[in-house]
Amino acid sequence: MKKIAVGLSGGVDSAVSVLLLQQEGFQPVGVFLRMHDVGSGEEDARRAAKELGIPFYIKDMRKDFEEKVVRPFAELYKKGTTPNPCILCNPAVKFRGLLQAADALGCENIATGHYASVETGSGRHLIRRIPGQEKDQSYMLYRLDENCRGRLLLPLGGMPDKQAVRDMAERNGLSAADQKDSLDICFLEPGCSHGAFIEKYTGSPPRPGDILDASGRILGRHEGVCYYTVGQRRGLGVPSDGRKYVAALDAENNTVVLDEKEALETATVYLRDVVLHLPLPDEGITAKIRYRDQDTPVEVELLEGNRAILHFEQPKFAPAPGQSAVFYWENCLLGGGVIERGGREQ
RNA sequence: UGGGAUAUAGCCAAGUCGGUAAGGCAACGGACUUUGACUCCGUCAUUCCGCAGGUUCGAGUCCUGCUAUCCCAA
Repeated sequence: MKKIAVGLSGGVDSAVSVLLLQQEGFQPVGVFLRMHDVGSGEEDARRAAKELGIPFYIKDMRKDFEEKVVRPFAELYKKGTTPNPCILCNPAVKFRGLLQAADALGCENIATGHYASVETGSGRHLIRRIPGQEKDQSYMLYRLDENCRGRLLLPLGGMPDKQAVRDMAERNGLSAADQKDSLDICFLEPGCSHGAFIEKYTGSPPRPGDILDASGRILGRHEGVCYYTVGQRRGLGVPSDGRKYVAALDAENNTVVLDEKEALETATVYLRDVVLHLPLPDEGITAKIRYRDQDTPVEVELLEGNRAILHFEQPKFAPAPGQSAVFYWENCLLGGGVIERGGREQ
């Protein structure tokens, strides 16, 4: 039987992934990656491994996680951008750790409980999203390199939906069956806002400043740029005749700029740190600019230095610097990049 | 201190011939969500409509006085 290292988080998804692999004839080995000390799910993972009857290992990734995820997360936020910690974490910590564990345990392959699938065969290994699957998580995986994708199996790719996963856990007597989905940033204490965390973590005092409108008029005060994100509406405390959204975060001048919804729509998005899993086809590309976004037709203009400009057919609302845009062709993930800014044609 | 106007929830604001307080924003709560957002749903003036009286079966809505603010004249 083929040994495979499976990342066990303590939740249903990874536990059911083990079940599916067992059915496929694999011999899964559970690996819990210890990222931080906040309600980490370690005991749940241990229990799941026991229920599944598989070996269980813990790999301490706290130092890496701190350096590659938490610190950059805080620093990027202070610059007025909106980083995505999961995307920082996956290639640099989670999957890297899992691969290391696999090597140490003599496993050729690794697996996680992400909702997506990996296409093999065509020489390259491509992440695919599951047609009709609402809970598509391919977005979070776009920064995994070819080597990692080549060793990766995503057993949940065959599941129709989350309910089917829960049902399967239920039928197999897994206590993770009715566990709540994880939400929020994993290393934040419940109830702790990312802004408060960043101030505490970096030891910098709160830096309130002005909230302005597009013409520079002062509308109110903000708590500190790191509490806000482009596209945000709630929590601004600014009364007006209609809804106002954060249009820009200016860390240098310590201001938050508000505007109408329409003013935040743009068909052009500038990217940096672009990665591609495949040469881009001439047409038929779609892209999304945030995790839960409908991908829409786009033209990708690749530039020097891993940069690119996205030209969407229809405007997108509030591309947030720091978030990622990813490209698809049909259901195949082609790659993606980090949003530098949205903007009008220039 | 002559004339005019306005005073309704945190902000803006509707309230017709007097009949028992629209709406928007904000706020709060929830749903959704393996990031941050967006979105959606719910709540939000019953010692009350600047204050004090009066008329009336009944007044935010009419009358009187007071106070405050704004505008125009000085």
